[in-house]
Amino acid sequence: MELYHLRTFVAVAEEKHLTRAAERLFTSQPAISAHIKALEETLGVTLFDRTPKGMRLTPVGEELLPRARQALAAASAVMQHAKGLQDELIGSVRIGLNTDARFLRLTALQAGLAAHYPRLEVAMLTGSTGTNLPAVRVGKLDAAFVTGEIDDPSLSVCFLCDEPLVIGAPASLREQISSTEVAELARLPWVYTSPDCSHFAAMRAIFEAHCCEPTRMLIANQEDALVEMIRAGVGLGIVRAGVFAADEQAYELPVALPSVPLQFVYQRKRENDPLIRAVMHQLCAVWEIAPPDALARQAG
Amino acid sequence: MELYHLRTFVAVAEEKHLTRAAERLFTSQPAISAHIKALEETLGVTLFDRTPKGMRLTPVGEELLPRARQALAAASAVMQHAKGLQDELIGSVRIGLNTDARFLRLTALQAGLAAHYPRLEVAMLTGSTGTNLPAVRVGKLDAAFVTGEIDDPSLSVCFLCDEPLVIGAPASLREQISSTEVAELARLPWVYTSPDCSHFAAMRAIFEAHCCEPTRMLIANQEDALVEMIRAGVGLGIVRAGVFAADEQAYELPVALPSVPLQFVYQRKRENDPLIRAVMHQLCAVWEIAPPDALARQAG
DNA sequence: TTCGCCCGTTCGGAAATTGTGATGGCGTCG
DNA sequence: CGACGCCATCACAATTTCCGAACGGGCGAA
Repeated sequence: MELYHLRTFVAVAEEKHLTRAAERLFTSQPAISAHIKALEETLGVTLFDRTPKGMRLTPVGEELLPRARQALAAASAVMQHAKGLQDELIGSVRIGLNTDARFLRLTALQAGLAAHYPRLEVAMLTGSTGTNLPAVRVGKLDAAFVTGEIDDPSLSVCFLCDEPLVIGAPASLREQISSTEVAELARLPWVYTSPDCSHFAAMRAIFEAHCCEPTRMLIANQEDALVEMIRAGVGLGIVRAGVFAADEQAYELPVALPSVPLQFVYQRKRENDPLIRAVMHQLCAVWEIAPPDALARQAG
Repeated sequence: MELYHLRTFVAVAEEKHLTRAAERLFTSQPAISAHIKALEETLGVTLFDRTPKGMRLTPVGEELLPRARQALAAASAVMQHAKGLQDELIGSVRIGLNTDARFLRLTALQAGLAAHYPRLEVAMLTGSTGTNLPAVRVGKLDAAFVTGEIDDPSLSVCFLCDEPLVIGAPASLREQISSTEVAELARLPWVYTSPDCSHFAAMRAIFEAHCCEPTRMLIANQEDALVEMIRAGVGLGIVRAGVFAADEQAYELPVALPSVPLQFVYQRKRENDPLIRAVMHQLCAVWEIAPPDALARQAG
């Protein structure tokens, strides 16, 4: 028994004529006849009395009709519910963070996602560039903010902005910093970041260029920890420009550092995943950038 | 969308493997794959995530699964309900009566039908042989009791018993009845039956044999009316033997009359109608006769 | 009564759908 | 790094479904 048997059953019961039911169902009358016959055989009952004027439901057919309608309605409910769901994202998305919420404009992103996809659970999970990248690769995260150049063909990368870096110094060390020569700065205590942080690469770049090695004091791979260490006077460190804008405990040294790009990454193979597309769409709106080709292709 | 799509959907969701679902459904894995693909296309949603380990429901699939189960259950309910109905008679049967209930053994018939077909509504409708026959022919009655020989090829006839007929006379006329000569009796007042009654034929037969015509006093085509008229002294009449067995107001004359057969008729073309078969089955049990060939063929 | 009409059934052949087995890509596990 | 398991795809075969035509029965009009 298939749904078309039931559809035909109901149509014939309502039209009371095979011919009219066939017209309603856009098929031929013998086809309808066969449907009814097959249904009657599988059910083992007689659904209609054949009269010269048409088809009349038997008492058994009368009793079965509402159930058939119910089955059709249930099937229709599946379709209808699917239609309602087909452009709606449900489930959850996990986004890895690598720095503070304001800089990443998280509230705007969250607002955009919540407005367009009210049933989507958004998880924004603290982390760092170094922890985010493998998490995205293995699927623990759907997407993540990272800094620095990414050279992984399995990942799609969306450039958001350049982060100018500066050397931050605690106010307590101001007197010991007589010049901004790298070689001299290297002799002071430094708060390191872990090697998987893009700031680490920037740091290495400048010191290697001057053939010197800074004094390691501490490693912090969480940005606010790094900032707090510097403000506490533990040592110098590389931070995003503006972090110490109106800070009394730390200040920025006027040393030219290369900037690193803030980027958003996700698995390239999920380029067309509606979830990724939706997140990217909102992200691009928040950052006022054009969506990548892969996104623009289909989405409005 | 058809039911097999939903069946496959549920099977795959439960087995989490196309291959295993294919085994469960006794088909091949590509077929299952095609079902899911087609269903996803018609619904416009992705139901499963394809992983190297198998199929995992997406949140959308998770949400649709219970509805699909519900639709399958509804379809299954149609089948199950039909199975329950397939040997059960529902609706109503209309049986025409032509004489009193006790003689027709109606209570036993009703009891048998009610016991075997509790949902069958039985209507036993008063009438006479003359009114019952055309009613059966045009379908106003499903079957009827009649008396007398029936010669209609469109009707099936089942013989039940012979009704011995007698001439009933009111006690008040006893003194005027000096002999049982037909010629003499004909001069007395008679309560006639209408021409469509088998008693009428019996009456005509005896008077024609003696070349005389009875005196008509009244016509009654309902048997109890006839009986009451005789008892009230209106005249003589032909009744079933035994009607006046212990009656003080009427008695039976010792005149030899031919007996007429009590029969049960229904449309021949409905010989295999389950309703007719059921009624005949019960009827034959009540009357302790062998069912006709057409009945014995299939029914137990 | 007979003719014409309407309706459902049946039949053979055509068309569409569905199913099958083999193949390939992809990822994982030993 | 090779073997295995899983799903997607393809060409082709089997089945089902569908269609047009012819048939038979019942009804109503002439």
